Amino acid sequence: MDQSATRRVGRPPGSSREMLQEAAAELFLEQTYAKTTIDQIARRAGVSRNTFFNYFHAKSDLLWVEVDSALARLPQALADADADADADAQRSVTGAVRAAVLDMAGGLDPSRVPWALTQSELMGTAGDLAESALSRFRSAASLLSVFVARRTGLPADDLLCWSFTMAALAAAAAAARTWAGSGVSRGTLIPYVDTALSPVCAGFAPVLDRPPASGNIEIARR
Amino acid sequence: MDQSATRRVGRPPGSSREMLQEAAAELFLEQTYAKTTIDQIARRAGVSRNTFFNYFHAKSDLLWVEVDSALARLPQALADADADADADAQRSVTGAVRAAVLDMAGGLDPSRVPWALTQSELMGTAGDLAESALSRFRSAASLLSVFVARRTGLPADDLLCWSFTMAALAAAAAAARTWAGSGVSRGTLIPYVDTALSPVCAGFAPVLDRPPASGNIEIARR
DNA sequence: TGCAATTGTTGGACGGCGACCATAAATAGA
DNA sequence: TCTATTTATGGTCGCCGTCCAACAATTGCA
Repeated sequence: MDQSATRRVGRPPGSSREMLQEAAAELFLEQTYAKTTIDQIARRAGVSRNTFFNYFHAKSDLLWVEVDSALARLPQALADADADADADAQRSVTGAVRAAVLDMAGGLDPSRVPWALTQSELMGTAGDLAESALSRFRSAASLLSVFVARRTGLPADDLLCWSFTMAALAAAAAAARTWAGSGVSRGTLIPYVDTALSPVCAGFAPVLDRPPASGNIEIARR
Repeated sequence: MDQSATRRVGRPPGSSREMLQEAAAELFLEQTYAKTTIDQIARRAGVSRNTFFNYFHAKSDLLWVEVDSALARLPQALADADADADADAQRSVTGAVRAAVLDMAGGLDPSRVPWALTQSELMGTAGDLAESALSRFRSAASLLSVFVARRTGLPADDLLCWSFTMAALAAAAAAARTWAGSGVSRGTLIPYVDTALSPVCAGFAPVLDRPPASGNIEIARR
């Protein structure tokens, strides 16, 4: 698991990853994302086209570097929510999800807005942009839904679990969209996500949260 | 506007569209969607590859024919909701959206489940499948959001409008997913969408619906 | 009957993405 | 020095979606 210091065998990697990101950022500004080819990015970064695929699975990954690092916090945020729940048993499921998503939102730097959000506004549907977006949405949704299912005791494929997690993430995505569109005066993402997500949690709380003061562990099968 | 009977100039089209749909359906069953090429579909339908693009903009359009016809009902459903609202002034915005989305759900035949829903379950991320899915989501969301904005008086790009519409559609999508996965015993989509959508509407009702019994038309700017 | 206009169909070619494979370079340890 | 391991590179492949220049079929008009 520990592969931080020791792991110096084989050819050392070049400084390619950052070079590729910088080159891509320049090209996305000069021309748009759609009319930027992988060849151009790799050539400007001084590496081969195939080397690009050693660092990014697809061209669209370059749009989501900030989002991916924020999404990486989700498992830990959920684990923290679990720990808090152990100490504070009456914490609700919807509240835990809300806290985790807000924690995720805190991982986005207001000065480093992901390319995915700016470029999607600029040009309607950039093809693989949509695909990559839904890919992130899916992974986050599957993580959240298993958390919700375990907390509520509902089966993993229950309709309420899925509708809640997808609605919550969709609201968060809408918040991120308007946040990215709010010029330079935008602050943190957190208040945006908060106002978008709170109604969703409030709506699902009556049907998902177990009665707080009751020791009855029975789960209401819909 | 009336182009039903008269309009026979030029070479008449072949029976290609249905042939292409049938050929695609066969091939999607034999092999999956991902490993079916446009060449195969066109060849089995007896037409050329380019003819395929005369009837469908992309290969993924074949997955959404049923969904597209259901989505086509959305503008009319929203207009009906407006008409109902004129007669029944205290009808809420969230209620109108709920009615429109349920009307849309009624347009899906339980015996003709869209390929998009079955194939997406089968294989994780089929690439352009995700793209096409988000495309549908976007068009529906933009329609719904302008409706919500007009009804509430909020600006068109207001965060609450967008978060509500996206959350509602995400819940509906989750419902369609589990509906498609519920074997042959599934009935109509409507109850699925109802249980998934109701909490979302309930959560946003306090912040979107104008106070019913009050003559005060002022809109609360967030 | 012949001629244009319109519309559908076809072939060919192109650029681009992403996957694959074999091979060369660079480094650590034996 | 040799070997194992990891990164970098070149080349090829199938496919998608776009474009263009023809060709075919039908209608309307002269």
